[in-house]
Amino acid sequence: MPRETFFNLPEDKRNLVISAAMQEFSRADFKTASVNQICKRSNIAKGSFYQYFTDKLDLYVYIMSLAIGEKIRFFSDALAEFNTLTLFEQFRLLFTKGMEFARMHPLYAALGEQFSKEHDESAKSAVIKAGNNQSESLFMQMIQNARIKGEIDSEIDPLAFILLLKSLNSAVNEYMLNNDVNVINEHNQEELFKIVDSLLKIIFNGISAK
Amino acid sequence: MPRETFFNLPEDKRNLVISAAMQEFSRADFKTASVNQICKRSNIAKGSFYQYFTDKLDLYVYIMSLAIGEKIRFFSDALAEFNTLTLFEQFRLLFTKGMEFARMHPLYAALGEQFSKEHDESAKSAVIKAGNNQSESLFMQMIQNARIKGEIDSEIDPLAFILLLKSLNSAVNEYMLNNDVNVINEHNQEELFKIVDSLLKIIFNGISAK
DNA sequence: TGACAATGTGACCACGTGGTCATATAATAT
DNA sequence: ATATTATATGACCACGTGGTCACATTGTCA
Repeated sequence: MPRETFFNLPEDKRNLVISAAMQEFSRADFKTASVNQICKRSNIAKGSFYQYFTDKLDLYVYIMSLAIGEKIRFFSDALAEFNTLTLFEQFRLLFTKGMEFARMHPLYAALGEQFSKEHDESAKSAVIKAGNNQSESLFMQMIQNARIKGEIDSEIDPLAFILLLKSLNSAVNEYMLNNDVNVINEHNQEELFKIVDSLLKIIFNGISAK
Repeated sequence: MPRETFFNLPEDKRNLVISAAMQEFSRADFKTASVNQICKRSNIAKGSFYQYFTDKLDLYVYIMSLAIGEKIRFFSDALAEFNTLTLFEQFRLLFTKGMEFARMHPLYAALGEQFSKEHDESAKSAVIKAGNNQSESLFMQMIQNARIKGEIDSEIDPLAFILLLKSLNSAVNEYMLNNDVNVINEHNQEELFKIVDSLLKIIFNGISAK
């Protein structure tokens, strides 16, 4: 965690540092990301940086925990009405919410995508320890519930299903990031929703001719 | 392409350089990968390296094209008998062949996985220009054929389907790399085949209760 | 005002990087 | 044996890195 000095900073300055760090960590992986660049971009001296944070990892974990928190807050509304929805609707909501999140917070989404590719094991485990892994358990819970309600075939391997969902989630994320999400328009949006529906249709009904 | 000097090298030495480069490029992305390390590991001087290759990118593209070539050669047998198989069997063969490839050539598989995460645009486009993109077009062809044969629902969006297959392929790859493929045993193998079958079953029949 | 603590600063360090080049060695041809 | 060409070498360069530290500046009490 950042030192007290950092939290004593005027809000503007603190946010500037956070924003610069997010830009940097969404641009490059942990090793490549540059403390010097973060300092330059937020107009603080190198020495100040190391007064706020013990080291680069300290900042990295902090930034990631901020992003995770934001995402959880963003999804919590959707999760509230989950009980009233079918599994199909639940996943549809989850995907569309995910797309909305990526559109509204492209920086956070880029951070997540960057993290999923992170090589540095110490950085990875430090972030995970700081609180993650909730998406997998959420998926698992959804599947269990749907099973009880008799919505899905009992022969489906839940692990395979989760593997499929996770890889899809990452693919959609990447797609959103590569096709500049900021210039998204109604036409793009329509198209994206169509793809999501197509995907979900495949997942629920399969591709076999009836 | 490497200079003539490189191809004049005795085979042992040349292979040592190639092997060292593959190790390095499978370990780290283009920017992080170290020419110094490659030199050390293959017992050649820095100066020699730059007599063999114009720069790091030159070596990178060469190594990747070797890996791509190896993979194509490996798959060509499977592709030959494609006409006699159903789409399900085709994909099953493709996945199992992919797993076999990753098991037999973990270094090549790691290179591919590393490349799929590559950030450096110049490195990426240089490799692609050197001949890639065949997997996507292969998938597309398979789907078209199956459509004609009436094996898949005509309402399936081929693009969504390909997105799904590509993300799955990458997920399986990653899974194989993380769970040390070298110590694979019959038990693991059995389990992997089961997961692949589960995945394909979902894709073909969907998860909905019948 | 003076004393003391908190915070800001950037020159500096050791290190690793990709790439260069003058020089040494080996191989070949005359 | 001599001249010429191909190859091997590692010290060296400029640069960017994460991190340190002696010192300057500011804020806060008495």
